[in-house]
Amino acid sequence: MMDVLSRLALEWIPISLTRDGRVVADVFKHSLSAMDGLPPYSQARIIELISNRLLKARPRPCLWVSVDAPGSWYFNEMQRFVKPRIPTVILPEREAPKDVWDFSPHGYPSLAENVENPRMELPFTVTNFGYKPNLIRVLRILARLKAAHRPEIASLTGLSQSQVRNLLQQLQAKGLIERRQIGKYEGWAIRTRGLSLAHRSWNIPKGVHFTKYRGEFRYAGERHRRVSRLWRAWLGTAYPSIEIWESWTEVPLQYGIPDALAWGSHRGKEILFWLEVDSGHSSRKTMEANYKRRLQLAYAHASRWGIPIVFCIMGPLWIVEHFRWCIPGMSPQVAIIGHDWRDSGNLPEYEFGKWREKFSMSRFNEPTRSHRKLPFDPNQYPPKPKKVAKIKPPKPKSVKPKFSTGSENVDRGYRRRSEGEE
DNA sequence: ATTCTTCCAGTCCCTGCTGA
DNA sequence: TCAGCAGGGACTGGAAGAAT
Repeated sequence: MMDVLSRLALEWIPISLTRDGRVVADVFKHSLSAMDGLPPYSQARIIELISNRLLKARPRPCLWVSVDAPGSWYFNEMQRFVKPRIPTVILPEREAPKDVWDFSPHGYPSLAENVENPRMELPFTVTNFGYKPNLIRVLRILARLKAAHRPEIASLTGLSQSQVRNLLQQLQAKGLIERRQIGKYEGWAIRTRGLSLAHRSWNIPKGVHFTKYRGEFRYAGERHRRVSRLWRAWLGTAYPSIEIWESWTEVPLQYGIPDALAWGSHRGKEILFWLEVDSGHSSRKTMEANYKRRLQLAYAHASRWGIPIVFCIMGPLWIVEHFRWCIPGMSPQVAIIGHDWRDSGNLPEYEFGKWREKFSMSRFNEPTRSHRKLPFDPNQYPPKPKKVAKIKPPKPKSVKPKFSTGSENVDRGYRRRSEGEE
C-alpha cells in the first residue's frame, strides 16, 4: 500500500523483462556511499530495515543497492553483512542489474499493470537538499557519537579543527546540535532535529528503530573513548604518507569490535588500521586471553579479505610492554604495534609479520621530528628550559583520565548477542 | 615529622583574531 | 573560507610553604 512506500526514500527503477514492457521486475534502488559516516555493519542494517518495509508494500519487490566505495573491503563487508530478506543485489556504483536473475535470491517478474508508480520521498543526496557536504558530514559523525568534543569530531571527519568549528556553529545556528557539558568541558551534542536529519540523510525509512545500530557499541571510559576517537588524526600525524578514507569507533566486524578502525590506502594498496585501547583494568591473564583472541580475529579478517592490517595496542606503558606476551604467533599480513597512549601523534614504524613498540624516549633520538598537526600540541614542549636537568620518563602513574570523572553516561553500551565478543 | 593549604605549571577545552 | 596562533577558563598534580 502507498502508505508504507511514502515513508521510504528510494528510486523506483523497474526493469522491463519483455519488449513491450508489460512484464517488469519491481526494482527499488538504494544508493549509499562508504563516506557516509557509517560502517558496513550499520549500512547493512539499514538495508534490512528497507527490505522489511518493501516486503509489506509490494508483492514482489527487488532491492538494488548501489555502493560507492573505493577499494574492495567496504563492499565485501557489506555483502557479507546483508542477509537478504527480499531479492537483493549489491553492486558498485555505475553497475546496474539487468534481470531478475541478477538478484539473490532471484526475483520474480510482475505484470506492469500490477506495480504502479509508487510515491516515495526523494532519496537524499547532499546536493538535492541544499546542504554543504561537510556540514552533513559533521552532523553524521555526531549522530554516531551523540556527544563529543571538537578535536574528536575533527579527527573522525578528517577535517581541520578550524573547519569543524565553523561547521559546528552553523549546525548550532540551525538548531541541529547544541552545547553540552561533557565531563569537565563543554562539547557538542546532537539534538533530536539533528538526529532526524542525519537519519534522513542515510535514507533510513521513517519510523524504524535505528538507534541500536547507529552508535558506538560499548560503553567506554573517557580516556579510552577519547583515544579511540582520535585514532584517525593520530594515524594521520604519525604516518603522513597514508591516505585515510574513513574511520569509525567501536565498529562491529565479522568477529570482534575494534575500538577504532581506520580504512585507507598506502602506496595504492588498501589497508586497515585496527586499534585496541586498554586502560589496564584487567589482570594480565585476562589480558593475554583477550588479545590472543583478538589477534586471531584480526588474522582471520586479513586473510579472508586479503587486506593487510596494522593492529595497534595503546594504553599505559606497562600494558604495552606486557602485550608482547599476548601475541599468538604472527601473520605475514598483519603488523602489530604498541604505543603509549599519552604520546599523541606518534607511533612506531610498522612492519608486516613483526611486533614493534616505541616509547616516548624517542624524543631524545630525534629532536627534529616532524611537527604535529594537532593545533594544541606545539605548545607542549618548547619553552621549558629549566627542567632540562631532570628529564625522566613521565611517571607511569598519572595514567588515569584527566578530563573527567567519567561518571556521566554519554552513551550506553549496546551489547549484541550475535557478534558476541566483549 | 606529618598534615594541610596555597600556589603554579601543565593540560585541554574553548573563542577571537589575523593573514593568506 | 580556513590554517594557525594567542589567550581565557576549568581543572589537576606536584612542590613549596604553613600549621599542627
